[in-house]
Amino acid sequence: MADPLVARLELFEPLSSEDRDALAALTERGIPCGKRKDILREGNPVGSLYLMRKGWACRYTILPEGRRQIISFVIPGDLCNDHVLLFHHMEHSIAALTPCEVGVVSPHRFLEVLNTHPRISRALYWSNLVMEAVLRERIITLGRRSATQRIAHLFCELLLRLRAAGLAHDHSFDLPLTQHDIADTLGLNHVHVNRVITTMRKLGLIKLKGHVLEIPNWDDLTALGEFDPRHLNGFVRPGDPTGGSWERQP
Amino acid sequence: MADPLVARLELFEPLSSEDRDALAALTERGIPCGKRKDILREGNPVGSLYLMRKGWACRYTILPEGRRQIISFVIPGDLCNDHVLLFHHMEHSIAALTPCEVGVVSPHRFLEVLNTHPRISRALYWSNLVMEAVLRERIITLGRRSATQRIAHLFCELLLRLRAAGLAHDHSFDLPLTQHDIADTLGLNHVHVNRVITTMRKLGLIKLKGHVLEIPNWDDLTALGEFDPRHLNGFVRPGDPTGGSWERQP
DNA sequence: CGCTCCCTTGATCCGAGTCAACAATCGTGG
DNA sequence: CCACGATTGTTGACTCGGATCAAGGGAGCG
Repeated sequence: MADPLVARLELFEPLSSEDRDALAALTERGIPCGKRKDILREGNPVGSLYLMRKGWACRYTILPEGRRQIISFVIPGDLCNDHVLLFHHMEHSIAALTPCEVGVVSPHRFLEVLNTHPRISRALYWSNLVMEAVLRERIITLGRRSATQRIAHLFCELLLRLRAAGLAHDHSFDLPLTQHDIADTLGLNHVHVNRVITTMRKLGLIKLKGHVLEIPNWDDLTALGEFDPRHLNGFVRPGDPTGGSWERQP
Repeated sequence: MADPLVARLELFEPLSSEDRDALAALTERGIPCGKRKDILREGNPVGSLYLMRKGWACRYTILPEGRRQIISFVIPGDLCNDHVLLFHHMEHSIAALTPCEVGVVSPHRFLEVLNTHPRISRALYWSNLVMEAVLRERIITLGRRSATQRIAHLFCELLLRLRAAGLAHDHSFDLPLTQHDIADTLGLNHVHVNRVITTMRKLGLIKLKGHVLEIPNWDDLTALGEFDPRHLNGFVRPGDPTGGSWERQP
C-alpha cells in the first residue's frame, strides 16, 4: 500500500517519483498508539510533525464540567499538527479512535522539502484548503441543521473522505465511532443520537451493524443532510457519481 | 494609516521595508462596496484575490427555507478568498456589513511575492493558522456552549481581533452587527439573542448602545464565555492583560 | 465469569424557537 | 426639516426539539 500522505497529495496534484521519494524519506519512525489513547495533549509542547499513517483519531477539547467537543477527525494522510512549523504547543488534544500508526517528521526537514518541491507544497496547500472547508461546513451543520440532518451530513462527509483515502468500498465503510462520539461531534446528546439513528435505520436511510456503516441510498441521504460534495473540492474525482467540483461548473 | 495587511502580518513577523513595499505594490485598485451588499457570491467564478482594507464583512451561506449561517467575519487585514490561488469558485458568499473598501490583487503576482519574500509567506501562514483556530473555536461554541456563553465568547473574540487591527480602544469597539446577524452567527434565533443581551446588560456584563459595545468587566465576560485568548496566539501581544500565548507557557 | 462499555428505551424537563404585536430608530425623499 | 416606510429592537405567550435522568440489555474483554 502506498504512503497515505503521497496518496492524499496525489488527489490534488500529480507528483514525480522524486517527489514521492522525498516524502517517503521524511518519516523518521512510525510510532503506534493504542485505541482511545491521546496522541497529543492540549497545552503540551510538541517538537515534531505527526502524520497519520494508519487508523482514525479525533481532535477534541474538554470543557468545564466534562463536556467534550470533537472538532474534527484525523484519518490516514492527514497531518496532526502542521502548526508545529510555527508554534510548539497544542491548542487541543488528539486521541486515537482505533489503534493508530503515526509517522514522526522533523519540522525542519519538512519545511526543506516544501521549499524544494513546489508540487508537494501546492498539493498540501490545496489539501489544507479542503480541510478548512470541512471545518466551515461543520459550523453550518452545528449552527443551522437539525439532529437528523447533522448525522446524515456527517455520514456523507465521512464516506467521501474515506473513499478518497481508499478506506471505503462502494457505499460502506468502517465507522469506529460510538454514538457518544457522534454526539460530541455534532453538539448532541448520545441518547438523542441513538433515537435518530434508530429512526434512520427503520427508514432504510442507513445500515449500521457493528461498526460498519452502509449508505444504501446516497441521493436520499445527501438530500436529507443538505450535503453538497463540492466543498470537498478535489477529494472527489471528476466523474465520481457521488460528487462534483466547482471547477466543472459553467 | 498603515496598510491593514502589513499591520496584520507584522503582528506575527517583523517585515523589512522592502517587504512592506512589495505588499503595497500588490494592490491594483481599491473598490468600494456598499453596506449589506455582496462582495463575492457563492458559486460565482473569481479571478482576483480580494483583501479587506476597510470595513467589516461576513462569510455566509443561505440554506434551504432561507436559513442563514454566518461562518466568520472578515475585518481589515483579512484575505477574502485566498483559495483563489487554486480554485476559481466561491464556496460561500461574502457580504459587506459596513461600507467596505476591498483591494484587488492578481493571484499570480501575489504568489510571486510569497515565493520571493519568506517573511511575508511565514507571517501569512501564521495568520492563516490563527484564522483556522478561530473556526475551531466557533465549532466548540456551537457544539457545546449555551446561548449566553456563545454571545459572551463572540464579544471577547471580536474585541481582541479588532484591537489587534487597531479598531478597538480599551474595552470597547464599534459593532456593526444586528441582533439578527449575531443570531445567524451563533446558531440562535434573534428573539432569544435579544433576551440574552438584555439580561447581560442588566447584569452589567456588557454595555451596548447604538452600535458601540463596551465590555466593562473583561474577567467576568471571559469567565462566563469560557473564552481562552490563547487560541488567538499571535493576535494578542505578550504583556497584554487581556490575553496570553502558548509560547509563554512553561 | 464478571466488569465495563455501549446501545436502547421510557418519562420528564427545559432552553431556545416560533408566532405575534408593537416600539424605537434609521434612512430617504419630498 | 419633517414625514413616512423599512429595518431593528423589545416583549409576551406558547411550542417543541433535544437534554436529562433512569434503568435494563447485550457484547466485548481481562
